[in-house]
Amino acid sequence: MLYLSTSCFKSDENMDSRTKILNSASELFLEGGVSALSVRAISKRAGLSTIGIYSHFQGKQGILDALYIEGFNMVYDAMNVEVSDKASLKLVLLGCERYLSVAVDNEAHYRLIFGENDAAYEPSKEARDAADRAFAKLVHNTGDYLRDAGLKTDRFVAAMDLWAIVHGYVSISHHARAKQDWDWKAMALRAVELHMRALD
Amino acid sequence: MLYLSTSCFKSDENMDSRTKILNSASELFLEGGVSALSVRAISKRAGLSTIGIYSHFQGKQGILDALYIEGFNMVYDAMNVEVSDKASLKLVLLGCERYLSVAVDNEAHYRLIFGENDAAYEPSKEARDAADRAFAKLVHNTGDYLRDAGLKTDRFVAAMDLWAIVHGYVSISHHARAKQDWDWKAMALRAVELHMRALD
DNA sequence: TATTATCGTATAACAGTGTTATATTCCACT
DNA sequence: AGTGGAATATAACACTGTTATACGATAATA
Repeated sequence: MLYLSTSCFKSDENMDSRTKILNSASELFLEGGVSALSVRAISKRAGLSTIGIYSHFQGKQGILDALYIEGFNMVYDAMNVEVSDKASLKLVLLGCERYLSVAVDNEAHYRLIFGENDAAYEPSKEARDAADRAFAKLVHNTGDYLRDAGLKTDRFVAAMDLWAIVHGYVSISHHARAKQDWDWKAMALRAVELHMRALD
Repeated sequence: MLYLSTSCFKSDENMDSRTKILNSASELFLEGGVSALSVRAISKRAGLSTIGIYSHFQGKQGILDALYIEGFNMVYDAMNVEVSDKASLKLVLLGCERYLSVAVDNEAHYRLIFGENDAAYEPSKEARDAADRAFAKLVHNTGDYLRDAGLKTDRFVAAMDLWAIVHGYVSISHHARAKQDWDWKAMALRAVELHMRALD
């Protein structure tokens, strides 16, 4: 512990610039989406030189990776709910509702993790792992429901249906032609429940 | 007719450069998606100067607009099917199947029209109209089915469910983490049929 | 303690992007 | 033939991501 503390402190000193950069990136990202994320803008707001983004991260790829992971972790956390009730449909629906909240409240993150970004960006292994973790969580939740309800539909298939509906609604609501005054969350949740009850 | 022919010919002469640009843009777009679409690359392939893209189109925005409209027109055409059979579910399913084919065969167009592109692009009024036309077609088809089946679900709601499922599957299949060897079309069609039959 | 090495940082540059101001060519019409 | 106007080319501007070089401070070593 104490042996490591020195090197930890050294890491923390470096972290200072690291977190400064990451915070600046997050702010710009939330303000103006991925198009507002330029290396110079990030470094300017962080009060550092552009080179810091290449020493602390792997350039812009590293910044996008960090935000990508953050986004998928939010999706994971949204679905990582425990319900005392034994009826697992509630678990699934609550997970979807929280998923939808994340997508609405963090539109920039959501757009980033679902490919609506700079075409040059390719998620790293760590980022892909975060994505897989989130999907595995959804499959797990769905599997619980199917088992409790005594349904024989494959849980991967059911989970894909679920994700397609929820993500489909989110993606359409993000589209330029989407009516802004619709209650997309309610629409999506109704569709999910209808679909879940139709499984056999 | 003949009166217009002269101006038409003049238009055609202009069209030469216009179509040359558009063809070059389409080629590059199909080859490498939106990231391969640079003003200089387009003009180079067209054998013209960059300025032509600003005189014939409104810069890159105009190029993207043309491809956006092309994309939504393909979606519209996909759903614009006539079925002799009175059972309109076939109409809906066939429309979805053709929609899915368009999305699979023209991934670049599909990504463009659904926001997975350069964040700077904002579709023009003409482009937005093309999008609205496609959605209206889907609502129309869905409405036919609901009427024939004697269902009282709102046709906008049903159409949104339909679109969310189909687009959701397409979007997920385009995602970096999507398994490449899955039959996404079959998955989506099964989900659509299941969902349609669950409506009341 | 003095020196060396290393790491983080800044400056400046390179190659690319969309866009546009200026200049030039070319063609149609009077 | 000459003039007007449209299409084009050249070059530049402001921006992007990235990197080579140089500088400085801090840590480890002789």
